[in-house]
Amino acid sequence: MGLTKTEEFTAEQNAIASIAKAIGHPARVAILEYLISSKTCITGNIVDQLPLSQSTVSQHLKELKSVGLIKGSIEGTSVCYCINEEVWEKSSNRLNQLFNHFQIENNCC
Amino acid sequence: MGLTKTEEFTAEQNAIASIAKAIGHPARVAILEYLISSKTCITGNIVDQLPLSQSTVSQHLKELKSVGLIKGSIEGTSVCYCINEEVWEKSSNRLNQLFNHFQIENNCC
DNA sequence: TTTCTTTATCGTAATATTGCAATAAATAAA
DNA sequence: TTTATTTATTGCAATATTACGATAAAGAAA
Repeated sequence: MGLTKTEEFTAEQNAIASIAKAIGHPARVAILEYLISSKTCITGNIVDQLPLSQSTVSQHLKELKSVGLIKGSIEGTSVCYCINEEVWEKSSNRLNQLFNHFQIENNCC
Repeated sequence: MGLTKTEEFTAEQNAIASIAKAIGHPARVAILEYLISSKTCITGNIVDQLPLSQSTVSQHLKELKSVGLIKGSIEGTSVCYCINEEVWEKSSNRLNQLFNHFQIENNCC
């Protein structure tokens, strides 16, 4: 075991979960906040900002990229990562839909 | 290792991450959706809705409860779980703050 | 070419998560 | 009291995640 039963849930449920999971680590939250607030996006700068080793940061970047929240473009020897606008907005909408669906009047207890 | 360096990040970053982490599993998304849409909230009904064993569902409920997204009240032999309004709204705001902070104009690439 | 800089990947270790069956605990019903 | 019913907990196995050092890969600079 230790294996999520993905097939048993809807595509939408899995999509929401995978976005949330990607955001579910403080280092990745910090990376996203950094990319949002800074004009530059060179990996080296991100590594300098975080209390983690270069290889660990690279791994976190890979995870954020794999769910599409960020995208990277090669610039010479370095790589520039930034927010992937389309996925960012879609993710925001998906989470909002979950959160906004709740109505206090309908809460059962 | 395998241990997140929590102390190295801000309280806000950790808070956002732990909420997201709790939502980061399709079964927990399904539980939340069920609690939002249904008028009843008895654990047994939740178990019936999910393709997982009773003990596994109980564990997922525990996780959602531990971050405060849901709360449970005992009703005889059964337990009634529902959305915790205050935490729900605060969590929504926290995630919105992250998502809304991004401005396309400022994206670096 | 050689060396430096930058990022990705590999290997490894430790911890966490997912899932289930079995069982405990606690109230309700017979 | 005895038996159901309902949920939580324990114990276990399998997989995933986190983190780091070492190293590879690839372009830039000397």
